[in-house]
Amino acid sequence: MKHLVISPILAPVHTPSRDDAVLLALVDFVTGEGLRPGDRLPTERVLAEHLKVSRTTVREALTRWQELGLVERRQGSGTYLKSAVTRNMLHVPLTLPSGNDFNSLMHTLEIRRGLEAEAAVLSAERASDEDIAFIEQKLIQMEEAFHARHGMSADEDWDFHLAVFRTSGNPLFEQIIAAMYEMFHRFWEHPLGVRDFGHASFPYHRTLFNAIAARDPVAARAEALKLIATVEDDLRRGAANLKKQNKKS
Amino acid sequence: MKHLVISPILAPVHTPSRDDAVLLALVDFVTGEGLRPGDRLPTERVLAEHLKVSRTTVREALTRWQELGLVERRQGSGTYLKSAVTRNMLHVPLTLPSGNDFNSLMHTLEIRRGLEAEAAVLSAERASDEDIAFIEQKLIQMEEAFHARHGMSADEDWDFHLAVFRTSGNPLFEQIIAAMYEMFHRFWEHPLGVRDFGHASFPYHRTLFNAIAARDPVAARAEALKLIATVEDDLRRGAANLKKQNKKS
DNA sequence: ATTGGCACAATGGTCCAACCAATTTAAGTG
DNA sequence: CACTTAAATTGGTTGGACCATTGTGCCAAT
Repeated sequence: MKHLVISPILAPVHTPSRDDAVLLALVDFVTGEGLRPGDRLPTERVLAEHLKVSRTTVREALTRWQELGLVERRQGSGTYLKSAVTRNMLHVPLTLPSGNDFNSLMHTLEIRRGLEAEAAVLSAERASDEDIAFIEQKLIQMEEAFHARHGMSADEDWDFHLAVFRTSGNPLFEQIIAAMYEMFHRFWEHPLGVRDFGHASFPYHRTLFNAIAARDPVAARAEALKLIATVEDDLRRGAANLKKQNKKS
Repeated sequence: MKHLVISPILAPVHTPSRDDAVLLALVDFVTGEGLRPGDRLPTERVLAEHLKVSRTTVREALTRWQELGLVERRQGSGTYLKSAVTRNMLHVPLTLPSGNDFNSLMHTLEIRRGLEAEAAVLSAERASDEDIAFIEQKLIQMEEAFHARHGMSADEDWDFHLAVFRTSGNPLFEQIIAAMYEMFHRFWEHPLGVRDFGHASFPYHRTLFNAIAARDPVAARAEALKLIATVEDDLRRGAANLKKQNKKS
């Protein structure tokens, strides 16, 4: 018996698994209730009872949300919303190979080079006056921290870059570069033994800000590239030091 | 009563959960056994018995891997490896609000713009003769597919770009842009109703290849940007069409 | 009034045993 | 050999129980 030719319009039947149904109901609940990040969700037992599914199923669904970073579970306390959730939200997990060798660290910088430059361009094109004031505030905080401790402060430095990404109007920049940043600082606070890592990048933060404030995309791109270039130089210098030490021993 | 100022060195303690232990053991098993994507993992019951944990715990761990796209579960058949897994892997769930509208699609292209240009530069700087022959092979396959069906073929097009990323010497490009690509094509094959999407980008594939083959990073960057620009134009055209249709109805 | 200790309830984490549903495999049947 | 059918396999779900951690309120000591 031959199969009939079926119109290709017929797509695979959408068989929503039980977890998906739970998650969908939970989205509606969160939006309907107007829950915001930090708020507590109903307990697993309550959810299971109301949704007429077993607690195990609820747990599997929440485990998925946890893996996506949408929710955080604290034993003895409850389950808390970690990020805003709406129905039309696309989640794509990104898995990156990481390492602490010179090449892997340089790879993260190559990604940053492309993305930070692009983000600077977009920020210069789109930033509102309030956005620019916001970036300047972060810049000043970073500069104050720099003078106070005579060196780069990782937190304030990151806050400044974050401000630029946020004003680019594209949330993906922040998420991807945050991953690069984490890979870079995952193992060492002083990568490869360089103590004043990032020191040379300091002046370019202000020049980058000036370019963005002047709504000059070309200049913003150039300054962002200079900034990354100094970090790459630091990294190469650290690799050279490491090589020298190995030769001695 | 005022709180004392605590040294910022104090970080939350690391409490490894049971799932993590299972996942770690599973990583070692996969690498030790040399399993490759497509291979079948042991059944949940077997894993539970060997790891001395309950099947529930194994299931929670596998659910997490499934959410990350590392593994695929088929009821009645088994659990299959979907992607290579190693110990040093960083998982970043990317979240893009409102997946199908014009702005979200454009956001993925903004990321591609920065990264494809950078990858083209690196490829032009580093590609060996064999690499260039490999890219050319993919280019020819794409061109043949184009002429055969009088339009862009998504698979061959992607293979060509993939070849460029791989010869850039940085595996991060492939991973990140693949995520952008998936976000873009998740819902519709013909974004926003544009039927010959990507048609205009065709000639720039060869000009990009020529620049890389000539070891000209500057030209390679320029051609990559032109290529993305045509896709962005297609997208804008699609958005305009959509707007017109909405006005009519 | 503040602090510290304590018991108790609430909540997520784990376990077990059974059954359901889809798939695969093998036996049976013409 | 082709097809059907039954059984075994495997992931999906359920209910109930218990453990580990956290939050809360009470109470005594200071």
